[in-house]
Amino acid sequence: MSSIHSCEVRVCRWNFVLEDSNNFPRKCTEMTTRRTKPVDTVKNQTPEVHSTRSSGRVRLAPKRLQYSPETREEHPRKKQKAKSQTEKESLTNKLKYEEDVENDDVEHNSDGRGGLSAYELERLENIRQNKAFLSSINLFQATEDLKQLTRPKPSQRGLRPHSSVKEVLPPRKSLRLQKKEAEMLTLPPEPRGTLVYEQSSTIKKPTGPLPMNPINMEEGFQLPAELPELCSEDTKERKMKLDLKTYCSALKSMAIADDGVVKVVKDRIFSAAFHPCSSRLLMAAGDKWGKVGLWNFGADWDDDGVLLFEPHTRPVGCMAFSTAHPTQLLTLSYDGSLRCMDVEKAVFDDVYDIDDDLKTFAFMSHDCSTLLVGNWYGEVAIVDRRTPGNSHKSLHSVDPKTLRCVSVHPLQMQYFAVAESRVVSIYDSRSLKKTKNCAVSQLHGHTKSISSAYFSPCTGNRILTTCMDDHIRIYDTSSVNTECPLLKSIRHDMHTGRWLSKLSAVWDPKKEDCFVVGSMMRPRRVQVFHESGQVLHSFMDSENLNTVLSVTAFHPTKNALLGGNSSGRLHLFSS
DNA sequence: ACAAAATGCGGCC
DNA sequence: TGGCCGCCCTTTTG
Repeated sequence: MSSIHSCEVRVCRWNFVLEDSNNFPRKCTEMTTRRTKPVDTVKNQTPEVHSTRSSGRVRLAPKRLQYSPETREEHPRKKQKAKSQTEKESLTNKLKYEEDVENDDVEHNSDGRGGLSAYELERLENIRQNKAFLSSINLFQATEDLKQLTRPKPSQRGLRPHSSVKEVLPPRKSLRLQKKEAEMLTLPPEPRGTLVYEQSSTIKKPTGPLPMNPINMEEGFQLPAELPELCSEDTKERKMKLDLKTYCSALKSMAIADDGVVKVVKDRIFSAAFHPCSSRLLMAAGDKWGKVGLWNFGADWDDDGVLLFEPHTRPVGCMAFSTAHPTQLLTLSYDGSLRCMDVEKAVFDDVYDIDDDLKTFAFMSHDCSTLLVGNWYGEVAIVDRRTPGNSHKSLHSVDPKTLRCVSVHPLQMQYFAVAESRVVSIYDSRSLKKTKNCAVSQLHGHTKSISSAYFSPCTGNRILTTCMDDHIRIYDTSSVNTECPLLKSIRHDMHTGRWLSKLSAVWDPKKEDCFVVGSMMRPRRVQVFHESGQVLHSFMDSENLNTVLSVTAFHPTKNALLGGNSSGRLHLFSS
């Protein structure tokens, strides 16, 4: 019994907060996870132990704690439910009465008033008025519309939801049946600070090339021959000068195809990219658990053309196909590794590996051999992939605080922009020191942290930023090393909350002055803006687009757009 | 059908 | 600067 007793003691040190400052009941997720300082009022209660898990954590029946019969207080949500229930009932009754009135289905008496008292007549009059009111506000239409709003089932294409094999456990026999004495069990110590998770899931993959074995296919699966062929296709960039009108009509011609929503990775998408080839649409996406999915739209291999790999163990924060060697996809992960998938060699090669959390990277030369890699703490490394070994790492402390994004000037590649907490700084890589670097220019005006900052794709004359202060900004960087004035500031809701990736506005590589960004607006949509702030197009689709697409990217040459959501599904818009 | 859980993170004090 | 607060978004699981 002593172990149970210790359970109670431990449990009583937690105080479950059920209401927020607005007196709204908090979600139970928070109810069961939030712990605050000891509170005397709960100390002497004996909470009901609901269940214990293998982790040794104890779960309570929280409702009993706060809304016990003693307090005679109902759970607020229950109350609300009960209220709406009565509302519903009275409405149904009212409707029934109406029917009765309409059908003249009321008992009549001989006195000409149908034998009804003044009160009942008044009631019938009320019913008539209610009916007139209800039809005037189109209530019945509204209920129909509401029914329509219920979300359709997400696409079941791509990775199958239940592909994991259940572990077969040896048969168990209780100690009592074995006629043995009960063991004295002790609870593990309460975790301190952040929870400690199983090492195995957060440990990095071993260094050295990892073979490209798709984890969604049978063992010994050979990569489709189509893949290296596609990837080595000539992808010479065609810089088209599109006028705005043509561009807009191209946007309007794009839509999600019937089979254009596919589960490409298992978990929430952190990064995604289009392969530059034009004969097919080939996409890659990286998720929260280090998985990388390749999706060849319309391919006939299993899982609707999806191959799933596992080159990392933590979120794949950034990825890009090499424009110089399109058989290569570079993937960077928070686990501190940067790898290069090569479909010709069928491996994920090591590019950079460090005991820090990496955040982002960008190509720093046209041949894609030099990379600019940034970690979370404001340090950048210039990595030359042609130089083997560790000597090619050079860390420069740019800002000791935070780093969210790096972007290299497309023409003058010595200049790069770094989004550092509340300012974007532009540095010259030729004059970088170990510490305390001076920016050649800075972009001011952000009042909260900046999620991303990108040079415009063709000239580098603009920088597009996305900031947590709910604004997208465009700066004029045509003279990088002097002043860079703010051109436009566009309001955009960036409140994605806990379970979604952050939004980022990204340029269309085909169009110097247009960009795309996901949106929180309902119905769900993806918006394309002109740098003037004008919304050129909103992609909406009640059938196929019902979630927030946090990660978006345009195809470098074709009329195609991808959007990734938090369930690992890619959405393909094309014409 | 429904409820609860799910391996943050930026902002602010 | 450490730690608390509040997102209210989506999907999976039981």
